[in-house]
Amino acid sequence: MSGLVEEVRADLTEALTTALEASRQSGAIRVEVAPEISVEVPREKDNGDFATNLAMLLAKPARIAPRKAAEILLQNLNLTGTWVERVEIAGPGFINFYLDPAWVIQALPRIISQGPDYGRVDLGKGRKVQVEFVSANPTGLLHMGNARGAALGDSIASILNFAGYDVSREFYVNDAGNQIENFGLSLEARYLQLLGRNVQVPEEGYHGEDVVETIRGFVALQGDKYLEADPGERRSTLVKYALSEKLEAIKRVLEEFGVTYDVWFSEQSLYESGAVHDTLDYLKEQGCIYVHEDAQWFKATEFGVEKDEVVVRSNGIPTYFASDIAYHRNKYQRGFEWVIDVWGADHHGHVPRMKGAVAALGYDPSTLDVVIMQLVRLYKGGEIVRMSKRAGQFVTLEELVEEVGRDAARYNFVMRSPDSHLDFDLDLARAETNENPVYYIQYAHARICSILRQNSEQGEDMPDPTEVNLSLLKEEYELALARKLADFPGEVASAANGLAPQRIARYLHELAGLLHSFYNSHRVITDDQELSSARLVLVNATRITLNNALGLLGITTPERM
RNA sequence: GUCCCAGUAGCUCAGCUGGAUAGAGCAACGGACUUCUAAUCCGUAGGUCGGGGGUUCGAAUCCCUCCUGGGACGCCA
Repeated sequence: MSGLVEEVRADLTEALTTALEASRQSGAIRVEVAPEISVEVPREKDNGDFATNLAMLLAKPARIAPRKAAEILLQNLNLTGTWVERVEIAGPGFINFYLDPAWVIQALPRIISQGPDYGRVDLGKGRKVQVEFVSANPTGLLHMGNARGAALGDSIASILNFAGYDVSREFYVNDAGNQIENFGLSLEARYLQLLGRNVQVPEEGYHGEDVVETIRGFVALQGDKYLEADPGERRSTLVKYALSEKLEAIKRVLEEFGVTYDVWFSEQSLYESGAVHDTLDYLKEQGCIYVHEDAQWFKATEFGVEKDEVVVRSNGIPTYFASDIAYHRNKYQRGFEWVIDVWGADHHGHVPRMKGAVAALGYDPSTLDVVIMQLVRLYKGGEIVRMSKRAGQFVTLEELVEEVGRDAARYNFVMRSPDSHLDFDLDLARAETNENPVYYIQYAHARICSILRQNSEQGEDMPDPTEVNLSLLKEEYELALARKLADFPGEVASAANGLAPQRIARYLHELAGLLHSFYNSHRVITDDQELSSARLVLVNATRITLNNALGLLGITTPERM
């Protein structure tokens, strides 16, 4: 499946290829190798609907002036059967193609017939991709950074799915290691406190109020049963209880945020299955591990990384890196051809060594993509809200959804490139005003629904696009809107290639803008039956496209506002 | 000190992997509701793309260098 724009591009590329071939045959253009032909959409409408820089690329190797090369190409260019009305040589040597304005109208019947599938492209060809995101410690609540990761990861996964990949969403549960030990000590302290003992939560422990809540729940169930128990057993019981409770809470909140996972993968299971051990053995066999000061080190420097990294501490306990290597090995063993991790900027130092480890395991490190998102700065009342996990003082994802709503929150996270340091203004996100772009987009959808409602209330059916005279759509706004609709499949492809959901957000904003402009200058339902039918097809195609694009970002499409 | 990210309109940011005259939104100013939703539209104004070099037909985009802000540099995760 591909879009109208891509088809025209392909037709023009083919015609240019033939023309270049003919020009070389006749000796008018002498080049060793034909340059790659690219047909672009010019930014300025005055420069045509499509354009190519081919003549400029030929100029140097063929030793002729670019405009001369363009002339020769044009003499050999056969454009019969295309929508091209005229061709011009412009500027330093661009060849500009001007199409019959009606060409974009062809997109409309396709959109209506493809419906929820409009915009799908087959970039992925069914290849298996895994997107791992959020993967927060299951020891607490989700915060703003996790929220950004959730919105980003989920949208990337949806976009890749729409682009023809077989996508799996995964949450890596860090239920092993140091922080779990630490968590156990904090839980134990709170447990004992609640039962009247005078103990302190460790300095480096978890001081959040949510931990106290968890223990209250535990005490309600188990009472003082573990007061005199063996501390080791007591902690492991508390940890087990708390982890499952926390994990359920995380699951629930993410679902409210519109995010569901295919797989919840336990770090602990990598230890239990022996995968960590096996992976370290494998790396030893490959000669990638050495011992230094009683610790085992991974030779990351052999893979172009600045320094080596400890995988097993001198006390014999593997590091997080060790289980992470085992985890990534497991991903590849499960048959994923492309592995995508969404991490916070505080983990970016981990990227090169993880790629090094993937290479050491015998996989191509370029099949691992790590999307690094910069941290979120939260504003409220014009001031920065300092978030401190230790003190248990931060805005949770749950509060965010409650306060600003899922749609506004998700849009705000996804409208910016992951690279940008995001300033999240709580008041702005919550504001139901024109300062908030989500509503601008949703409003476009609601407006169309209102028109369609009106139409059916008048007892009229939705016109069949194949029986409507779409050539009545001649107004500038009508054609601009249809042109934008035709762009959608290409936008999906770009967003997928660049792992860039912000492209979809931007596209939506532009599309909504064109709908609003059209709406304000033309009526859809008029006395002119034929024209009304054509415009109904246009707005219905817009509704479908808005719906599909918003779906990729996990944003709802209200029919009334 | 080393590495990563950012620096574009008053503010928040796009800029499709090198294209033609650098774009949106907000804020400012001036207009448009007896008509399918004014959460909207139309118009005006706003720029040495952080500075300086380089690469070429052509640079906001690629390279070098400097400046500013954020982050990472642990036998933490």
